[in-house]
Amino acid sequence: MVTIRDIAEQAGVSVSTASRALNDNPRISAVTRRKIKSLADRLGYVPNFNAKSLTRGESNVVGVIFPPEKASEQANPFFIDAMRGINQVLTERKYVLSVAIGETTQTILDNVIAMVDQAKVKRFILLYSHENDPIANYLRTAGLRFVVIGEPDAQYQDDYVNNDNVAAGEMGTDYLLSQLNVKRPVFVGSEEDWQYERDRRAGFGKATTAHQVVGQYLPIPAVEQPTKDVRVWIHEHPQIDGIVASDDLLGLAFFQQWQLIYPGKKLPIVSYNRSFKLPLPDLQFHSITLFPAKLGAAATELVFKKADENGGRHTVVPFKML
Amino acid sequence: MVTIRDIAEQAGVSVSTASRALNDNPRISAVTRRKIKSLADRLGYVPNFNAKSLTRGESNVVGVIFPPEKASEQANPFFIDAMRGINQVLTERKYVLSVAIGETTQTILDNVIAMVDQAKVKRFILLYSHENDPIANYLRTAGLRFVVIGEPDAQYQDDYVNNDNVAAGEMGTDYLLSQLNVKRPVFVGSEEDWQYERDRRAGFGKATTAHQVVGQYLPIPAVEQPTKDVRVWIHEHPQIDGIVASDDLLGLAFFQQWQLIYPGKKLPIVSYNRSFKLPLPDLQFHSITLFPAKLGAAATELVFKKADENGGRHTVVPFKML
DNA sequence: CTGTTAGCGCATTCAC
DNA sequence: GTGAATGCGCTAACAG
Repeated sequence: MVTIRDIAEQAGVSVSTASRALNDNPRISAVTRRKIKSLADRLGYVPNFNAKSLTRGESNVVGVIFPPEKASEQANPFFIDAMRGINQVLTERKYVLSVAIGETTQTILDNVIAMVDQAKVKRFILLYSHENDPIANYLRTAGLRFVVIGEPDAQYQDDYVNNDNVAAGEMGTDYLLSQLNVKRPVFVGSEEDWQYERDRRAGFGKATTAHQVVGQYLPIPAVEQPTKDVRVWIHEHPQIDGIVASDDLLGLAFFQQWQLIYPGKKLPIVSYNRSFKLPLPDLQFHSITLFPAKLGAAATELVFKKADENGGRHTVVPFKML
Repeated sequence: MVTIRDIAEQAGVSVSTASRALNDNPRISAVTRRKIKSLADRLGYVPNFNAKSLTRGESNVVGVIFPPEKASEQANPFFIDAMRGINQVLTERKYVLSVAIGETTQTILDNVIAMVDQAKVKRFILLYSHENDPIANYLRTAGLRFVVIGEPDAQYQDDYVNNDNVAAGEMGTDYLLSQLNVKRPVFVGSEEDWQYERDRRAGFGKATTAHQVVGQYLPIPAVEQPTKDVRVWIHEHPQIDGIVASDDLLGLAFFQQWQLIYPGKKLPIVSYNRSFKLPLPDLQFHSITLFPAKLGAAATELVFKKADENGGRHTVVPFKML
């Protein structure tokens, strides 16, 4: 293994000079810097992260925090794609991605604390946000740098990245109304009514108003086992001729029920996927992708920016109809 | 921050004694060990991983390697659940989970090499296996400890964990035939024909033979856009009265097509999910879970066992019909 | 069973 | 602009 010492000797300079040169310290002349750097990669030098972290008191690691869950509730590749985007940026910066994941908030919190105390991790990306989340609270009070992906807790000024979900809702609905000639749309959401759903629904409202049509709203209780209520609702609303679903799975769940009641009837659907492929019936589905990988990449860029006095910095990632 | 030095001083012993006691070195008397340990956590001592890794030449990290993919092709929470299982074991052992993920094999390989060279990671879990995978090759030749989740490359003796897919295939099929009174089953697989699919299909074959019924086999090209072929096949096989699908998504894809051709007709389905929930129509779906979290946990246990001379050690994780 | 000593590889004071 | 010296926190010879 070639150390900084080796390259110092071969270059005929001291270790400290080598160190400075490799770290782009301005006190080193451009000439020697170049010389040392080229020598370094000629020798195949790679810095030892552990030594570096030990002296710097901070490791080359960004912690990625998953939401607490016993098992995956949804078939949701959002996180994987986000990790891909995150890691792409991290690799450029010679950083490594570590994850904190577990069944309960407490488990994850312990995990995060271990990263901070033992591994000296100072930067985190939160893949979710809950109101009054103990983990976010910990990060805040510990003065650690972190970025939220999604809608952040409104009572704090955390940095975050997300999509403009109002615009996405409006755009999808508009497509349905103006291109697919829908007159009686329904917005299908989950019963959780997450912030992003509310936003998309707000966009839905704007579009329906603009087109002067009446929009319905239906929250679906459990995706995997829609209740009778949904069927009753469908029976009572035979005039529905298009769906905007806050999520692909919800759209599919609704459509399954609809199909049973009105077999063969067409029903165009716009939904917001998190970029995955499902075996969807024919071409009735129109998905809007929110580019999870881009969200991840943007969050990572942001987490490397120094914390701002005011906080609450925000990157908006575009969406696109597929 | 309290260091090992602090606890050594307060305990009135040398630093090395403290270090040994904390690391359960047998050369330390039980008395002083206990004394030092209790003092340590009374003072809230946490070891500095970076210092530890620097001296040991190995870091407290297990690298988890994802398959190369541009974007998630499937709505597959398998990986997330596996990570949960992995991290649970890692946390107990005071280890941290780092991931290597990217679009191409080369990117990921670079990622892995960086982990090895810069961060001194020595243990890995491969979340997939391809024949002649450059990453597995690298790990092998570099003499690193790794465990494969799934069916390993047959030409090597790598350690691995997986399910008994033949038994799972047989059990699911048997359920269909004996409990649901199916007489003309079809096995639906992907066109890739992965090893785990072949195994489940072999189990399907065993069960159909045992029940003296004729089993069909249909590979489906692309889940998200089944071709005409599938419809033609369905038209030509009206007698089919039950499905075993190698995967939930495939089952759903087939069923969507079937439904269009024979609306209202019942068609019981047994499929192997990787434990996620989809909006499935009614109760016709019978899922067999393969416990991805258990696979992850078992792989992690195995990766901490010293490499065996012969290699090829193997943990079998049970499955269960939900 | 325990203490002394010497690094691990690197960054960073402080000198020059 | 560069070098010498010191130490980050911990483990591991080598002694006793």
